[in-house]
Amino acid sequence: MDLPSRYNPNEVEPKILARWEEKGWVCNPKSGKKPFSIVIPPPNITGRLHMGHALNNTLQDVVIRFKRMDGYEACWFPGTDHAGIATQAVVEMELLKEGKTRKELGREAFLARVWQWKERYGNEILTQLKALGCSCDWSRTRFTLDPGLSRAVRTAFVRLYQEGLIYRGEYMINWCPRCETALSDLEVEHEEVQGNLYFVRYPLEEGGYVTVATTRPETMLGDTALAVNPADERYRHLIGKIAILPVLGRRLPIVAAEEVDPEFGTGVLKVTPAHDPVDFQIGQRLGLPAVNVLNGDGTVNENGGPFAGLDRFKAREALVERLKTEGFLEKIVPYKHAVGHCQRCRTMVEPRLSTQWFVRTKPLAEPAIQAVKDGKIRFIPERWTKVYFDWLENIRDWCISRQLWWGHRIPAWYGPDGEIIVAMDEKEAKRIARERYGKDVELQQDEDVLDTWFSSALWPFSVMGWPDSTEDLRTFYPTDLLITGFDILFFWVARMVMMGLHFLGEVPFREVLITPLIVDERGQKMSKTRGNVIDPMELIESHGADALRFTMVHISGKGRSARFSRSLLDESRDFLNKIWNMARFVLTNTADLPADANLSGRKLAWEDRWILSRLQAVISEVRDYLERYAFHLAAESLYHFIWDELCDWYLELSKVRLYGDEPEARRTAQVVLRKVLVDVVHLLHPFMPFITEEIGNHLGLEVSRGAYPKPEENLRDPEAEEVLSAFCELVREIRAMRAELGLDPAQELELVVTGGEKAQTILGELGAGLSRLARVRPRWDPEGRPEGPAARGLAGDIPFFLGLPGEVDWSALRNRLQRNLSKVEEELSALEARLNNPAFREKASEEVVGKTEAQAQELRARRARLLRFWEE
RNA sequence: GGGCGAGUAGCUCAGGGGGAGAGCAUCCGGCUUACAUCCGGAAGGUCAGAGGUUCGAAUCCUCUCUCGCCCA
Repeated sequence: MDLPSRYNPNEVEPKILARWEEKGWVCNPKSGKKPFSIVIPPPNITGRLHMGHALNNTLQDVVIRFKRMDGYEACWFPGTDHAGIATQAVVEMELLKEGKTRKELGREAFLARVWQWKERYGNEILTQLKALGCSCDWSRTRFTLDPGLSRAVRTAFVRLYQEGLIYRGEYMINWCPRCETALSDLEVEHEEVQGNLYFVRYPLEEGGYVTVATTRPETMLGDTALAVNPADERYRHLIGKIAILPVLGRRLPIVAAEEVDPEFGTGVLKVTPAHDPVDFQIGQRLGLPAVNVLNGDGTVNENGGPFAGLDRFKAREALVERLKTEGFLEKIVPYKHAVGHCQRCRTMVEPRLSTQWFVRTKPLAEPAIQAVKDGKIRFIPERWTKVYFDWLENIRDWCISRQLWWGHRIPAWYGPDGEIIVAMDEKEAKRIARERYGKDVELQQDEDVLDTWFSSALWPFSVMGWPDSTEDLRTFYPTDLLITGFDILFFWVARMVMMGLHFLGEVPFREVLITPLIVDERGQKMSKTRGNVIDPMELIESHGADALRFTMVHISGKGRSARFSRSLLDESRDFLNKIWNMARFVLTNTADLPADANLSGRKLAWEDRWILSRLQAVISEVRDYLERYAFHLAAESLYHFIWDELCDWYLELSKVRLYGDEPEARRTAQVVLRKVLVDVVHLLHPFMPFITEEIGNHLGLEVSRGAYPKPEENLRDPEAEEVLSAFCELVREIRAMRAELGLDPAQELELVVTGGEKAQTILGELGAGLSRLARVRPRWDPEGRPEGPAARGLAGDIPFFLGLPGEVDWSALRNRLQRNLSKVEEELSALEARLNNPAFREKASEEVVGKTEAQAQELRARRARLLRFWEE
């Protein structure tokens, strides 16, 4: 066997990937195995893999591989999301470079262009997920605009409409003047900006004026009233009077409205029902006209008089200038306030009165709340439950229409009289129209498309073929687990719950694992503007997917954010290299071991019993952590076992027999080494699938389809653990003395151990190991001591003499002894203080008291020995 | 304004009622036939602060401070 001494993922990963690609991970709903399913949070077709995806999908793959190995029919449904606004924007940008606009192209040609783009680039992210090692069932890959999923969307829309849960109407919505579309509340991000508060005088018809404060003076053009709080003494006399809108001269009634905050500005509110949610509410109630003054692109429309055609911000300047010259402007005060921005393009959004489609969310939210209260869905970490409740309990109707072309076109048609017909398709719409009008009429389909999240909300069942009743649905719905980031808890998670419960009567998933957000090493969010974005593909190229995955798992235990750093990635790479070399050592040293060789009938050495016992403990620990989704703890447990126990101790000890001249003993070591290696690569596989598969190949195994190890209780061996722990302690003590005395680490020293039975065991059966690991010539002799100069030492409760090559720095030895002594005394006095407290003996559990007493006893013995050394 | 999270070694973090831990960095010593992406050794902490519960608190409770985030 010729294996390189450095693990090279670039050689191994593509090879393994090709093999997986060939065989696939196709699930069989009829296998009879217990099903376990996950749907992927579908990445955008515009996107490339980012660190969030890397984290999220690594964790999903860890779970799915674990479950698959543990005997489940584990199915991971992959796919992509059409991402309306984002994709349309990308293609529009491309057109712009060619000097074209989508409007020039026309709807059909433009859509053809987007599809073309999608075919070309839209699946790149899936290739990247494969490179990360994701073992999705790629044969089940779906796209939100696939015919099947589109039918699911239309079905959902039609049903909700028929049930009165979707309606169309003119309401205040958020408008992005750059994207030229309506947005839902969630797509608006509020940001503090430094603006101004403009104090404007509105003349009163009867003479005099009132002053109104506003942050958006240009909306004055749409004012249709002024309002004051009815409880506000200052203005009560004005109610019912008329004010005159500066510049335009419109007559504005002064009305009373509870909504007005007397503390804000002057306490007088200008009412602009077409451009502010509160004003809209007041306007609705009092029957005030709504005057829309903005075009879709954010310019002032014909209602803006002299300002028509100007962009909203230019119009603001011009209007303020005009107010100033005409004496209406009282003052301008700098003012910080939160302003809505388009999540997609950061443009300031405009509240705007507009006719849109909405989902009536309250009736859907209620069961979604109840399901979580009933424990049908569990959030991990649990604290997200509250966030989920808060949002659903205060939910507002969801604006689902978008003035875009790329997306699911709204399945609504309008008759000649404007009557709405909602149907699955045009044919059905025509049929309904014929019934309604008694003849064939011209129908006009709604121009708009649906919010992308509307289709995402159906994802957990649309990917399984809903509305048809499919084998997949029956087997894999509800899914078992959803792994996603908290940033889409409302956008996606809550909405899936609402839709799943509504359409299937069952939750879409039983558990939701919320992952932290990846931030850079300084703790800052990764963003293009900050320039601190790290491309995971670049990391895969430099360190391999396994190293990236292991790093992701390592940092995944954090609360809300997980700090990524390249040094952690280096650590993971080092660990992989360690594993590789461990495997290389085992493989080369067991090359002559028959494939069927096993433990039965073999006389195990202490170290065999120890490592096998420790292995069982690790197996059950790792299983337990995986079940609890505490991936980082599972990874840490494996890291520690492999590096600090298997490599540092067992491998070194095994060399005694491997390189020795007793064939049977050698064989036993080989068998144990191979068994441990086989279990270890299986344990590690979900975390680092490539390297473990590769090592498995050398063992003649297909690890990815193997069984996850289960603890073998008969291999647990507390006695061996105790012996080895004493052995290691002794080796460490000798090494430490050597280092502190500055002795040549290569020089063999004489060792006389004077302890009891345990010491005798260690000196006997583990003597060769002791000699190898501590570089000593050991001898057990309760009465003896080395000939020449020697130092006394104490390892646990085993006293020993270490022969010295000559005179040494005795003060170093004395210092060491002194240090050990004061440490013991410190610990002992703490324990004794506890034991001398009657309340402790009375109230602490018997077990704790007993343990404490035993510890104290041990320390007293240790102290006595050290004191004796001191005297000598 | 309401809520959430974090604060533990120089750095990054794990732990979450009963002996303060890891990795990196630092210092000392080593190319010992799996691995220098390595091996051996050492040093380093008032677990943010105050109070409380408890026989016992880094851990549970209350408050304060600092940082980050979400919602309004």
